[in-house]
Amino acid sequence: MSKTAVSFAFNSPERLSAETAVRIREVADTLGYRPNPVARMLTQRQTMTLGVLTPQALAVIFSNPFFALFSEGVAHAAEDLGYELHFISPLHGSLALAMGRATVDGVVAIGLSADHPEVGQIRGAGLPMVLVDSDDLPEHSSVIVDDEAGARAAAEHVLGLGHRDVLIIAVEGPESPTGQPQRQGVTERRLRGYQAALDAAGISLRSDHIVAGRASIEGGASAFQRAWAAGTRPTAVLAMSDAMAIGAMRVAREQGLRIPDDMSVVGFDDIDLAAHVDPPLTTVHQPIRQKGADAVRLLLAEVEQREAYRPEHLRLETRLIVRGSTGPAPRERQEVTGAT
Amino acid sequence: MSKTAVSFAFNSPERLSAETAVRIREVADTLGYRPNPVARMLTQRQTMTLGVLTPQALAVIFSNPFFALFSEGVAHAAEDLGYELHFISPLHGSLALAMGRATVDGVVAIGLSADHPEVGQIRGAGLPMVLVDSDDLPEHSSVIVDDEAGARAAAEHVLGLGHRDVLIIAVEGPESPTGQPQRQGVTERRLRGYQAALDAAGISLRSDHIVAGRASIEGGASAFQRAWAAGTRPTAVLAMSDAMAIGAMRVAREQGLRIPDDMSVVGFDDIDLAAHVDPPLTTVHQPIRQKGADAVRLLLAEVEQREAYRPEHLRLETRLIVRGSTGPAPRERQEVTGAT
DNA sequence: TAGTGTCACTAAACCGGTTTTCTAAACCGG
DNA sequence: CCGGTTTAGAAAACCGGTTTAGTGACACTA
Repeated sequence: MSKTAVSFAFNSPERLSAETAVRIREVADTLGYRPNPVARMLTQRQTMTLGVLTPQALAVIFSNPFFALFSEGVAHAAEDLGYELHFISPLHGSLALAMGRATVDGVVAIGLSADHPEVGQIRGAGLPMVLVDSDDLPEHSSVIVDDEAGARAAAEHVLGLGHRDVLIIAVEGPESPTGQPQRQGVTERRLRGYQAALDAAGISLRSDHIVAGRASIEGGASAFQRAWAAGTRPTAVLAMSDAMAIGAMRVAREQGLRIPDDMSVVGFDDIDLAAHVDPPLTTVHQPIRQKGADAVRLLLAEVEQREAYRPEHLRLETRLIVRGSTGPAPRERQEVTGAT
Repeated sequence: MSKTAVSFAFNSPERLSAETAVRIREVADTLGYRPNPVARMLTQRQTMTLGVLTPQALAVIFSNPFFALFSEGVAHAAEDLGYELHFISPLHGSLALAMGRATVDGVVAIGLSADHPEVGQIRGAGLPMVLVDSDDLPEHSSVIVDDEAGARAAAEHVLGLGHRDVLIIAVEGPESPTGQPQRQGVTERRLRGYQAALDAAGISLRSDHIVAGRASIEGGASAFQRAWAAGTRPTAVLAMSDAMAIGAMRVAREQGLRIPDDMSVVGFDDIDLAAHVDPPLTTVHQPIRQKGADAVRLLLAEVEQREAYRPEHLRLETRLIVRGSTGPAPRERQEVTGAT
């Protein structure tokens, strides 16, 4: 048998007599022969796999429940469309290197900002790419949520409850090469939202009332711990992720604080867990799964059209979900703060 | 320039005069040329990527915090060793199909049991593979934990606290094709452990005191809900995953139960979250991250040696961590149960 | 009985690299 | 100034498939 015949048997059996096709497949089975997927990719010039690109190491990414939810959305859409999933994260410290090795038809990049040191090389690969949580690169499609409005709503909520002394727990930028705290992308937008509400209420935010850490329970715990150790005694905490909010609540409880009586806490994301902690977390909801699914949808539109593709920019809504972790500011603190 | 020279410039610059090598790379840069990774894979006959195979859909897998932790371990090890990560889950319902498409050097299969309908085809691919949470296939390396001992310790703990009426919340088998509840692998082993302790205490377990659901918070919630609706009123719950235990606690609280006063709950896994819920969850610790890392280590040993590789079977320890979700059986119930 | 289609399959080119083998020029000692 | 070694780069084979363009056998038509 010629290899042509074998190829036909697998891909277009109608071009062979039914009998031969069956026979070839039988022989293939007994020989344990499988067409080499790499060779197939090479000739077809498509891999049927999608990449998920993350500037941070996968190990840190996976410790963030937000990412699990996002991946759920991506995975669901990809599976539906018959695509495999490949995770791309820095290899030996270089995202571009990992990108160069990755055999994918397109990439969903999460949190990749325009000022990432390797963004040029990454784009140089010439792969279709859609940005999530960033819309810095207008020539690429993007999916973001209205972080600023969400953050503003969160801040207005606690302000409305009488809080005047607010601690913000930010997500630290993806590995700051200079050691400088980076305030870009999501972090920057949310900070703007908080700030806007504070400004409108005539409250100034001291710079030591912003701390940052990793977007995980541990990260939130240690960030709050740090602020506490430095003597910060806020009546309300605005955290940029639910995981961090939960970590902060834990530490607060260890310090003897009751939530929400002694201190209010607001998260961001509305991960599944948020409703199940005690007290249930007041937070800003964002449609995380949908972000993943939409990103895949946009990406595939580009992959399939290629030429003549016009980038699309989606902005999804956020909304405040009030649960049990926020309450009126404590009386005495309210007065004390008012007097200062 | 011949393509040979280009290839040398990228892979073995020492075979070219320094000057030419630099010049080629410069030209490549300005032209935006990148070596096609698929073609490279084809000739080198290795992909530098590892597969993570899951019998369930990725979307359900990612909703299980256990998996995030496991992936963390896998990702960490893979990144260290310079491998990319590719997730393999059923495509159009077929794992074998997805496996056939996947371009990987080896596979970490999580929860793949010998009786999976496609296990033959999966193994037929002839890829190095290590099994996690299953040691059914002796010719493949495996990493498991001592589920039975862990489960037994959990059961003995609540028994020692005087509980006599125990509800078990099991993880349902990976999509039972027949509709039958499958009790295999992890579920089976843990069940054996619970049973052994119960037997030793002379307590018989009614079959309606075992319910099953997905290994997620929601899965645990609905499983407990179902049991509760059926009139089951246990004084202790043994859940096969922390996520399920947390879900059950939520529902129990909604029913007005105080934990641990009215009912004790024990989980399994010891995910990060377990220590942070209220009350902190008593659970069986297993080294999840390490399972992932060990699996990768074993897999790479096989990938690199190929011939002359002898499968290795690791069994890691579990241990009971007593926290706040378990306490003495309620007095009256103890008596009532004793009288029945 | 030659001409024309159709059918079932094969030969050869190609995908985009790597690697082995080869060649031509530069170098070198005697 | 000549034969032998290096050296720099090129030619060609190969990886394992897909795809296009044949080819030979057979049946059908005129």
